[in-house]
Amino acid sequence: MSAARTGGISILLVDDHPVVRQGYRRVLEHQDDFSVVAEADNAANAYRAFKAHEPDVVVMDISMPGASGLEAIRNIRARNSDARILVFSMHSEAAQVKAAFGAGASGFVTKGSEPAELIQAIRSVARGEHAMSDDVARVLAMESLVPTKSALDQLGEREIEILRQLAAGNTKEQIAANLNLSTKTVQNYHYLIKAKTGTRTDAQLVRLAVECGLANL
Amino acid sequence: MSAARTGGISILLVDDHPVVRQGYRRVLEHQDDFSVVAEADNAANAYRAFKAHEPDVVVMDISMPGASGLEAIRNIRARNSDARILVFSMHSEAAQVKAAFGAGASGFVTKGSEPAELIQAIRSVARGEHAMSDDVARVLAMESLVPTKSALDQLGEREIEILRQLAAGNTKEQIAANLNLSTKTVQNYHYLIKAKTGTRTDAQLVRLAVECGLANL
DNA sequence: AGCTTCATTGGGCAAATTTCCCGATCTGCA
DNA sequence: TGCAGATCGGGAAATTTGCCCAATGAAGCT
Repeated sequence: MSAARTGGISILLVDDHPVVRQGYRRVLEHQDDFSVVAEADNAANAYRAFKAHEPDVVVMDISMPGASGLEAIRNIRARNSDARILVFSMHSEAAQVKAAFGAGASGFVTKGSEPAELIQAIRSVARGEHAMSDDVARVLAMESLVPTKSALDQLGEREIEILRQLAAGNTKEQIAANLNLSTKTVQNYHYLIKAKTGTRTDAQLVRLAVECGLANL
Repeated sequence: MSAARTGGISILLVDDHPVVRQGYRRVLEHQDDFSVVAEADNAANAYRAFKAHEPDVVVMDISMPGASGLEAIRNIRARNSDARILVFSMHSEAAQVKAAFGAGASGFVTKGSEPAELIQAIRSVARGEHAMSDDVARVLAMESLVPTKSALDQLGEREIEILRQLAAGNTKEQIAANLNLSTKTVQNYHYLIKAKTGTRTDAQLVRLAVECGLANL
C-alpha cells in the first residue's frame, strides 16, 4: 500500500553507494509515516524512478558519477514543477547550496547532520516548505552578511583567468608567458586571489576553482 | 547483553558522517548476530572507543578529516595485534587498498558494494579471514597482472599520507600537527613528493592525488 | 570636462619558504 | 651482520611570498 495514499510520505532515494543508500533507507523507514518507494543510483535512473512512482519527496545525493545531480533535479522539476527534492550532500559550500536551490531543490541537508535533522527536513519539504540543516544555514548566513556571492564575483577577469591557469597546474612563469605579463604581476595576482577568497593553500584554490566550474579535474 | 558473549559479533563503527553511520548501523543490526557496540567519528575517537569496547570487528571509513584512518588502524593494531579491522571506503584504488592492508586491515569493501557483501565481509574478518568486495578484488587482480605504474607506487606510506592531506587543502603546519611531525619534515616530504612525481605545482599535486583516488574533490 | 573609482600592471624589501644537501634512527631482509 | 630503504629532521643558499607602494587607463557619475 502506498504511503502517499495513507497520508504518509513516499520517498525516492538517490545515492550511488548501495550500502549507504540501504543504510538510510532503514533510518527513514523507521519512521512510521515514511515509505521508501524506490531507489536510484544515478541521475538517469532517478528521473525514470520519479516518473514511475511520483514520490512525495526525493532525497538525493548530488555528487554522483556521470550526469550531475543538478541535472537530475532540473529534469524532475521540468516534468513536475511541484516535485519536492531534498539534497543530501557531503559538502556545504555556499555555491553548491545555491546551485541546488537554483536548480529547484526544496531542501539541503549535509551528511554531517544528525538523522533527526534529515527526518525533520523531509517532513518540511513534504509540506511544501523549504528546509536546510543547521550547518548549511550557518554557511549561507555568513555568506549573506559578508557580501560574497559566488566567490568568483569578487574577482576581476584577469584574476579569474589566472586562477584558472593556476588550477590547471601551470607555473607562474608559464602563466606570465601565456598572458604576456611579468612574473611579478602573476605573483601579485596569486596573492590577491588568495586574499580575496580567503584561501591559504594552493590546493584550496584548486578546489575553489573546480567548485566554481573554472577547472575540471 | 554483549554480542561477543553470546557468540555474536560486536562491532565498532567509524565514519565521520552521522547519518551515514546511523544508516549502516541499522543495516548491520538487522543481522541477528551483529551488535554495534560503539561509534566514532574520527581517528582519535576510534582508538579510544576500541580500547573501551574491544569489539570483534572495526568497520572504518578511512577518508576522514584530520588524522588519517591508516593512522587509526596502526594505533589499534599496535594495541591489539589481533584486532580485526574492515575498511569501508568510497574508492578502490590499488594503492589505497595496499596501504590499508599494509597498515593492518583485514578487509576492504567499497561503499559501492551491495550490503550483503559488507555483511559477508564482516563475518569473514570476524573469523580471522581476510576479505574484500568484488570490485576491490578485480582492481587488485588487474594490478598484479599488469603492474600499473600508478604514480603512488614510487611513494612511501608517509609520503602518500602527506600528499593526501596536502591535496585536502591542509597547511603544512596542520599536517605536522596531525601526524606529530616537525614542520620541517613535512616540508621535506613535500619537496620529495614533487621530485618523485615530477610535479612542479601544488595544483598538479592535487590533480595527481585526485586521479589516484587519494582525494575527494 | 572634471572627478572618482577601480582593474591592471609592476617595483621594493623584509620575512618566509623551497631547494637541496646532509646525518641519525629504525626497520626488514638476505 | 650488514645492507637497503623508509622515516625524521638540521643547515644554508636561493627563491618566493606577503604586503606595501605607484602609474596607467578605462569607465562612470555629476
